[in-house]
Amino acid sequence: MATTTAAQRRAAAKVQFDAFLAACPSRKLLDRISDKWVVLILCALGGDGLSRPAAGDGRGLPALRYSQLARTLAGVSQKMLTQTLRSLERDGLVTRTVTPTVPVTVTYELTDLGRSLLEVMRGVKRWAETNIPTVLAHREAYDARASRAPTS
Amino acid sequence: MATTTAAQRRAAAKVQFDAFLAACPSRKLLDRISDKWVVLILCALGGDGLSRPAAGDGRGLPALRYSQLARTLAGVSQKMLTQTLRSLERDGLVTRTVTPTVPVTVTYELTDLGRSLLEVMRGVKRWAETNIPTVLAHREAYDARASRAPTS
DNA sequence: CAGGATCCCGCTAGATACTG
DNA sequence: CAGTATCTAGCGGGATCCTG
Repeated sequence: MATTTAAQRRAAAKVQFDAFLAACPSRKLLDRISDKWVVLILCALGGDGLSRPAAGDGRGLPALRYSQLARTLAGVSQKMLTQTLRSLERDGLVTRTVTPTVPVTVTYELTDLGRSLLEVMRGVKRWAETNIPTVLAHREAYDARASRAPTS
Repeated sequence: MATTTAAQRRAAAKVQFDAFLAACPSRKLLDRISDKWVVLILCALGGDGLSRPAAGDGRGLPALRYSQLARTLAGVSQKMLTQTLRSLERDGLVTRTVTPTVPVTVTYELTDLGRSLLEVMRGVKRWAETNIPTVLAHREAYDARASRAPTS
């Protein structure tokens, strides 16, 4: 079942959204997804933070529990984790599944849409991880230049 | 001359940086580049916002002036534009060139490092622009479900 | 033209405490 | 376990004024 209307599909096909425009909805969406926690949650649900290589076949990505996510994203507060997960769920990027066990079990999983964004976000995370040394070197050079500023 | 130390190159080669760790420098870098304005500035310097197709050959990307960037990124404040550009310059992603004309001319250009990030960021921007209709539809559905919440 | 410097508001991240 | 609720400090970010 398609969850998009005809009008929406037409719009998408015509690429009529432009994030350069302040009023365009895509600008807001860009702002939402341009977030540290979004990147990390998506990557975690993509299986990037798992030590066990199980289910690493693209299909059937891991359904992670809240606590697993909290452990993977070191230093995240419950508030930010919950808040970001809700936002992702609302936007249709992840699904939230509640299993009424004795202590309730909640798992999160990427949707198809979420998986499409994951591809991009993985690139962002990897870029940061591979280029941080270069960036650090540039900063040192920049700051060194700034420190010997002409007093005259 | 190489601007990276031997230790840094070793580290990069071993992929020992992990943004999942709170203390890892790459986490901070991820936070920096996960920014609306960073994405838009990079895309603008990548030539995405230009009407004239000139210099769209990958090589020789446009050197945009401050005012051109301000016009392209509709709604950006001078503060955020200047601040983000400084940050990008410090990180070695863009170069800032001052030409001492009558009214001074300042142009910004992507470095090789900046161009490598551009590839990723273009994906982020395009994802937002192409998937905003779907996301909007999901939100509507989500909010509709939330509005008929059980009062009992 | 391309910013630098300030003021200041708003919101948001984080810490803490409580709960089904 | 997986949240919700509340409070607050901090700063992100816009508006405004000024300058080489």
